[in-house]
Amino acid sequence: MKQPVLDLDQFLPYRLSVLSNTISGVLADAYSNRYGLTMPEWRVMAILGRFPGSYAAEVAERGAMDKVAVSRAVSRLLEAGRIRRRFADADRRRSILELSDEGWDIYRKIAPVVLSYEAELLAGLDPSERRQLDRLLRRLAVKARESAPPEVG
Amino acid sequence: MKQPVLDLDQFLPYRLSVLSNTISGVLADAYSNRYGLTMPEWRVMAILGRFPGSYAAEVAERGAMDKVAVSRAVSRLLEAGRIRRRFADADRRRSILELSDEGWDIYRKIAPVVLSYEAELLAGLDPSERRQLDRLLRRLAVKARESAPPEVG
DNA sequence: TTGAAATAGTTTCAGATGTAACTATTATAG
DNA sequence: CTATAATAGTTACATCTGAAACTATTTCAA
Repeated sequence: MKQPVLDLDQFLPYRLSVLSNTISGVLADAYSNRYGLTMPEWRVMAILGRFPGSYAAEVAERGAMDKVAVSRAVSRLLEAGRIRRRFADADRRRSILELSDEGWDIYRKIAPVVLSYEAELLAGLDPSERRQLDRLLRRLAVKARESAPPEVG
Repeated sequence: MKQPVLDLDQFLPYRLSVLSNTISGVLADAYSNRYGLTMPEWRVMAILGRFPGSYAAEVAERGAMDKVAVSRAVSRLLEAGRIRRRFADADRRRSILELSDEGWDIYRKIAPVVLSYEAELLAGLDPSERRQLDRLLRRLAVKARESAPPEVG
């Protein structure tokens, strides 16, 4: 049995990991330096900017975060006065979340910056390449979700 | 000034992050359940499997890891007897690293598994799509590296 | 030479993170 | 009804991680 070669530079999971870390690091600088936001905190804000009034479990779902991360991010955002919380009348366990005025100010500052960084990343790609990228990432995401964890002998 | 819409589901950095985390999670199961390896440890092993005799700084460079992560991974791998270390004659600060026999055994078990998982991810793509994916990721990686951190007002 | 600067790697400390246990509230089976 | 299970969110604990300080060694400039 010939051993197949594992070359990290060519290995898709590694390449995606490095690429994603690079991009996330650049973005994290943008919101952490200026506002002291962690990535989960900014992610919660981004979701509430798009879907105001979500409750915590929805935020977790939409942001692919686990509920503990959401809970911690929410605590800090509340302390900092960047979001507001009220409890649902119908179910007092659920907390309905929304950006405060100050939260909206920050959101409106950061959102265009991260979008323009994304635009810069995509600047070299023409429309058909962008569609192709979108399609490929979508297909990989489906595969990744449905693939069973490999078994090691 | 109309606010552009930030929709996480469509936002490239977010999509890459979720995809990469999903894939890394699946792979981490493979080597952590069976061998108690963390991702940095496995990454060090993967690099030493490909480039035996690398020293720590080279491992960090090739694996896009920082030197602290490499140092810690190396300590644990040494304790577990999975790698060997000797110090370079020419420069006694440098540690030359290589897999031990036991390390090689583990490497030869895990490498085919992660490669077959990668193959599964790519299974739906024909050769031209794979080339396109490769090309797009490469271009994004270049852009990501050279893009200055965005400034937030 | 020899002292300052650079380099390789380690340690420390403080903050981040995931898992599991926990509290409070609501839904449901009998 | 009421006891049990399920659900929303929080807390505790142990581990992980990154930045900065530190040690040891080597390089370089005077």
